[in-house]
Amino acid sequence: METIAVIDFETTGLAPEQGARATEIAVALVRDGRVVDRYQSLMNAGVRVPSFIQDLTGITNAMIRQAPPAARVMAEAAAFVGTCPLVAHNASFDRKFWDAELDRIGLGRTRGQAFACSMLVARRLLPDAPNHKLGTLASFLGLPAAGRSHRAQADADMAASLTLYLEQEIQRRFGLPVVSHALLMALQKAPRTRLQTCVERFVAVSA
DNA sequence: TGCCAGGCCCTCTTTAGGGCCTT
Repeated sequence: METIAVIDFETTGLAPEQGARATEIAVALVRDGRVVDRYQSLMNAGVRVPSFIQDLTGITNAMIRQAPPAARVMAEAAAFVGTCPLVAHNASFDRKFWDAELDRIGLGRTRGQAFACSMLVARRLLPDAPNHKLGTLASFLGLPAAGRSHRAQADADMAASLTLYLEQEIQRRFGLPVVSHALLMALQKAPRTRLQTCVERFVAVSA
């Protein structure tokens, strides 16, 4: 059975190209329809956390000063994830930080697995949701409360619950016995009006 | 102190603009 790694970063800003660094990472490993293991750590990248981000996340400069070095944390996170395919909510954001932080420790060019995006899949499967923010979708779907939002573990757990819900919805809607990470990747790029065709083609090619 | 990005996706579109989503 496939294991998927759902990850979430807290950072000092929106873009590593602009100097933003990760402050916290959490990973939830999902297998057989449930979270089977977790990794979480604050990390010290030697940068100050802007006050706006401290207000948003609750992660203070004092907390970062006491955290282990970013290099050690990212090495641990990469080892924890291994070769599992990845999922994040708005994956384009987390993918940038995953690659940039690992690149700093010489592991950035080794990522072989793909990043699926729970937000892109949710936009296709749940067009009637009020919006597609992680917290809104969790409330809209009645997913279990996961703790303080905008902290990495709570958001990774929420994204994991959302991913499991989306997989179950794909199974139900298209009559599939199992939903792979590769199918999530295919669906997140499919035109919203052609999801059925996308699934049929995926099943035919995979057979 | 204040500011910053970028891919996706819709529409009053495609020779573009702007909202969404992540911190």
